Amino acid sequence: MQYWLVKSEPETYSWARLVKEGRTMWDGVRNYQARNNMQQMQPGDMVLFYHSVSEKAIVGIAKVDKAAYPDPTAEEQGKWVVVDLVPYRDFKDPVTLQQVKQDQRLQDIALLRQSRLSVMPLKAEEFDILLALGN
DNA sequence: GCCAACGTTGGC
DNA sequence: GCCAACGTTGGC
Repeated sequence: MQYWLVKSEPETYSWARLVKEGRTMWDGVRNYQARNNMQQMQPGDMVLFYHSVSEKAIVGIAKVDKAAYPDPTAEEQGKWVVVDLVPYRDFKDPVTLQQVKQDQRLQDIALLRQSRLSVMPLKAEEFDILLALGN
């Protein structure tokens, strides 16, 4: 089991919408590093859902439901991939970027180190810490 | 709205 | 292969 974090602007695709729809194909990723991360995802992996830009907080946990397959929305077929995500749990208390920055144990996570990466791995310890913060 | 960080493109 | 120009992301 691996742990991940994905980012989305809530105005583009929100956690609430994922909860409502019950499943989504995580498409549109056009960054090699993010794609490489998605290719490592396996069904059952936990995925923290971060709202960027307007909210800047982790708001819930999704699960990988289907491993990487070709992104049908890509112009260049076979170059990019999607995974299917399903909602798993809400964060009772969204964990803000501020909180992450202030936690000494979380200083190495990609969310801080590589602010533009939209799909990133998390260490199990980091996932546990964030889970505890989010209740 | 601005700008830093970063990725991509294209001329040389 | 280098690097300037440009585009995008995302925090502030």
